[in-house]
Order: sequence, then C-alpha cells, then structure tokens
Amino acid sequence: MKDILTHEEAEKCLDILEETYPDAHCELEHNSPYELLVATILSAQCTDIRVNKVTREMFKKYNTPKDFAYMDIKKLESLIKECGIYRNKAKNIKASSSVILEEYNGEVPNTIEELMKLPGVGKKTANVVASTAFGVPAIAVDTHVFRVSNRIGFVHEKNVEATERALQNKIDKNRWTKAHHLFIFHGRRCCTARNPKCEICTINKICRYYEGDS
DNA sequence: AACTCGGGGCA
DNA sequence: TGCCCAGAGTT
Repeated sequence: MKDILTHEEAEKCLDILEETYPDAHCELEHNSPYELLVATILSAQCTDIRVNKVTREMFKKYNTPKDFAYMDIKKLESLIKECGIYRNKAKNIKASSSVILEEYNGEVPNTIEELMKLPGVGKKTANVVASTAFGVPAIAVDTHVFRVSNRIGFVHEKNVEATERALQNKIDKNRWTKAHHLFIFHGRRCCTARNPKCEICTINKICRYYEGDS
C-alpha cells in the first residue's frame, strides 16, 4: 500500500503546479458566465478543444439566453453536432436558457445548488461554472482530477466521492478551485491516462507513482 | 451505488 | 471496428 503525500508535500506540489501552468484556469474558453455554462454542458464526453472551437464559432452569432431559448432545436443540434450526444445537449441548452430567461431574469444563477436545477446541469457542470465564473470554492472530481490526484499520491481513494472528500480535507478551501484546474491541466498535458510523461514532469520528485514505478 | 443513455472523431 | 472524451438522470 503506497503512502500518500504529507501536508507539506501536497502544498509544495500545488506550488510547483502553479508555476508549471501559470495560465491554468478553465480550459473552456468563455467571455461570460452564460458562455461558460453552454461550453460546459457541451463538454460532456467531448474534448475541450472541440468544445472551444464549436462554442467560439457559435457565439459569434448567438450569445444570449434569449438567442438559444427561442432557437429552432434542429438548428441548435446542427450547430453543436461536432460535440456528440447533440440531441440531449441541444435540448438541455435550450431548456436551461429558457429557465435562465424566465426565472433568473436572463442571468446565470451563481450557486451550485441553483445551477444544478437547470436541465442538463449536474454536479460537475455546476461546480465548474460556480467556481470559475463566480468564485465559489469547489472541487469537482472528473476523470482527470481522479486519476492525477490518486496517481501522484495526493490522496489514495477508490472512488470519486471519497476522492472529493479527501481532497477537500487536504486542500485549503481558498485553493480548491485552483487545485481543481491544476489537476486537470496536469492530467491533460503531462499526467495522461496512458503513457504519462513522467520524465519531464515537474513534480516527479514528489510523485508516488513515479517513485513506485522507477 | 449501479446502471443506462449517448454520438462524433480518429487510429 | 474499438476506444476516447472536464457527464446527467433514474432507480
């Protein structure tokens, strides 16, 4: 059984990752909370690169809840086709936009709880939007966060729920959001699911996976 | 907690 | 074809 990073190592790990990825924020490009919400809904089972491309293009013409709430569903489906599962996503974007328009006066709600009431918005999307757009401290354990945090030994848990609790205990609340984005950046750029680039990894001196495998 | 649903892109 | 991808909703 591998040990896990000490509190000091964990702090240092986050420090190094911050230096490594100075631009680490949200990988989903956005100019407004609403754009981020749409992009995040699109990001389910789809790479951020493709989401950014589709969203950027679409928002040149359509960029308000009103635009999408009244848009023909077929048209919306064709606009977001590249992002996959587009029928559900189109339906959800349209429906969420209507709710935002009618119940929130056109403004995206700023709490995790309210965001989750929107159709197609679950825990992860709500966390990303609330933390990125509104500064709510949050850690949403997606595949990257789960893989990276467990692999390097930041925590040692077997499922996402336990990982989320462990991370919240291990990390100061004011660093939750930052840590969330850092794990995802690291997971995409270096600590990939297969063939991680351990030799160029900036935290390989601390990493339990690297120690254990070398 | 386990399960279903879901689709384009790329090798 | 098979595998990947920053999930949501229902039971």
